[in-house]
Amino acid sequence: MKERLEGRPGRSAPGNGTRPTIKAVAAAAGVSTATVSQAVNDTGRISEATRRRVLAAAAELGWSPSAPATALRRARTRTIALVVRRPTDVLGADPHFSELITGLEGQLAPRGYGLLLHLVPDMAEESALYERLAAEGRIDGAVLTDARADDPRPGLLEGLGLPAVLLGAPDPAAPVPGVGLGQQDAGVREAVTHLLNHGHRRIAYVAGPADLLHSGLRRAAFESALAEAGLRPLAVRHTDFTEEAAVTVTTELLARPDRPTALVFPNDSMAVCGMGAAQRAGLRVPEDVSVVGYDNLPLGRWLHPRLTTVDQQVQRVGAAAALTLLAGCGEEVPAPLLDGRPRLVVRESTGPAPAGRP
Amino acid sequence: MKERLEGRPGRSAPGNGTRPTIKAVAAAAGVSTATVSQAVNDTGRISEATRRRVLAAAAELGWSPSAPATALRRARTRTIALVVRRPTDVLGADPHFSELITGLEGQLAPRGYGLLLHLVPDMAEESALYERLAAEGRIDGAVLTDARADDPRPGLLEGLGLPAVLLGAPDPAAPVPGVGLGQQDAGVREAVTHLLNHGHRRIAYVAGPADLLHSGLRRAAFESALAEAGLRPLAVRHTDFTEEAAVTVTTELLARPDRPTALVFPNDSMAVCGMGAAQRAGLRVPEDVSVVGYDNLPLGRWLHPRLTTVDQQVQRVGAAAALTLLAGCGEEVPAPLLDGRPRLVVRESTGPAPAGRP
DNA sequence: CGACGCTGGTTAATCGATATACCAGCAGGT
DNA sequence: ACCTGCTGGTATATCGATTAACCAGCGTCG
Repeated sequence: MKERLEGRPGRSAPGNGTRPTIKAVAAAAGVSTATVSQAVNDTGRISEATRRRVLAAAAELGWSPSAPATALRRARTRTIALVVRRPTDVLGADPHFSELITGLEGQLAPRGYGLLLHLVPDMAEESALYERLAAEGRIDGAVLTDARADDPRPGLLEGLGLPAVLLGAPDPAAPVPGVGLGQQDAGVREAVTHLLNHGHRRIAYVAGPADLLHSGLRRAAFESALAEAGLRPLAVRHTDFTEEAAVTVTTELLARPDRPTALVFPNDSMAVCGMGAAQRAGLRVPEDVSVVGYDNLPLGRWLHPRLTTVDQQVQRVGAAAALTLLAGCGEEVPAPLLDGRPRLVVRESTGPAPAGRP
Repeated sequence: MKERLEGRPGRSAPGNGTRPTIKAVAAAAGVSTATVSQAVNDTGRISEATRRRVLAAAAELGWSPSAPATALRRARTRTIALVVRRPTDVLGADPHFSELITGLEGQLAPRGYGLLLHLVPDMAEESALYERLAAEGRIDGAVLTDARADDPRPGLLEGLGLPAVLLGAPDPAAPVPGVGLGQQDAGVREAVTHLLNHGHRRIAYVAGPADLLHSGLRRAAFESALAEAGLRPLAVRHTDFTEEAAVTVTTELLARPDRPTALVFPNDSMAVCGMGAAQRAGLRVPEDVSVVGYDNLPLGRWLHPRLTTVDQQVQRVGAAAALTLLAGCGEEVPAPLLDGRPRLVVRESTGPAPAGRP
């Protein structure tokens, strides 16, 4: 391939493969490397004129400080880990995480932080991964998702000296701060109230895995909301979050003699599949059975019938988590204000309870 | 908080905040740091006994080579970028990516590579991001998704000296290798054949954004498959991939006097919403109109009716992309064998064309 | 017996940026 | 004239690992 002259000779020299270093910038600006460093970091004592000259030279050469070199010297990588734990690799499609990542990125990217993503099959692997990432000095902190009842990660991360946030932790105190709950139950309570107001009395709850903290919290909220009305759940079924489980459980519940008039699901995918199972069993939604989801997927707005669901604003939770974590990394950030609590979005999949045995 | 003794004194010293370095390992094993390096990298000349002694010492101290230091010295970060381009931040829930990431991770993680994830609003930002990541030496390569008709990224990445793979590129040649297509049209062709065999003659195609390469490819496949049967599409509508657009377009198409008997969508979310729109218009699926999706989301299996869709095996594409990229980074990897082409999964949302005007 | 070559290491330079300690001017005070 | 203090920089050690160059010891062969 023939060598071709570049239009702008000095500028970022595309294609030569050799990136400029701080030395090149120092030479171009006629100063020492120390001065360049001070100019870009806005530290030390240096005249405004020199600073501008250095920055101009850096821009001209298309130079940015080498992340590995900076990380080595500063012991800071500007990288945050997000580890997603999924039991099987067949199940890879949780829209929840896309939203979370969006929220995280919105805060991380403008501050020069990157998000290192990993998938692991189970908690043991996840713990091992944090140990490795910490030992290799690859990350400055971690976002912990899917808080478990007795979660080993906060202790582990603290031991490793890494800041972390635990999503869905009820306790904003030690060892690592939590984000996003405390009011987590608000959405479920609202859903129950909504159903009660529509005359539902036989309400069943399809829950997530029992060892997930938010499963327990939401279940408790569900039961206590019912209890306040002097009722008890018709049934509570823990599942593994798969669509298949949703169908199995729904089919079973709807076949009972004391068939529930309303079903509450732990996410929208399962709710949609639950609706499918109900229709397949010859029941109409919401005339024969009401269905409530959780997550507020875009899809739910357009189904037939449109899905009533709880919008838990994962994106905001992600943003708050990022800010908390950045603060833990020593960054100057505004306090993570988590205003919106989960709230019910009423659409068409819920309606008056069918007339029948009281 | 009271200091508590750790059970195993030497092991990985949790909580002291200071990670061991290669020096500590060298001292513990009674050798020089050079020897430690050679032991863990399996390079240089060193006796088997010493190697084992060093590895034992490393394990004892819980030491792994510092990633930043290694990256600085080797000019290799063992990090791959995956940049997701989404027009708005409201839209963050594409299950497609979860699958892709699963496929990538399956190959990257075992080789010590990490996946650096970023979200950007548009192509300009995406390009700028690659330039920054390259300038900072943060990544070894990149996975380029959503290939566009005239895609600036392959040229850019080549200019930056970074290996890359372009997903959904028809041309496995320069400047960067592509993965996952060439047979991309197979799924759509199969879908069309399936519909033709069921007597459908008025088939409409809902496509993705026109500037996305795979939109064009699939559209071409759709049209050519019809042409081979002496037919022309009833309509082709490009959309922005949102659920809302699916509903709008579907509603419009079904209101036509020459109403289509079958609709083909570019992903499952849109297909599901399309079904919703059809039902809302008083039509039955598949009796009045057949619907075909694309992606094979788990959800589609359990809907009512179950969704006929194209399984494009994103996960395998991801694995192949990872292998291609790793090879470009100089890793020893098996050749990326991409056996499975997209294939149609026939379920309940498609059926015989309704009797009517021929 | 001495040069040779092999084995199994070690020494020291290096990657790119940062931070501490230091220094050259120069103005001002006495 | 001389010391002081300040401004605006520079020289250099350092972060932790890799690697080229080098070397000690030892068996071997001419």
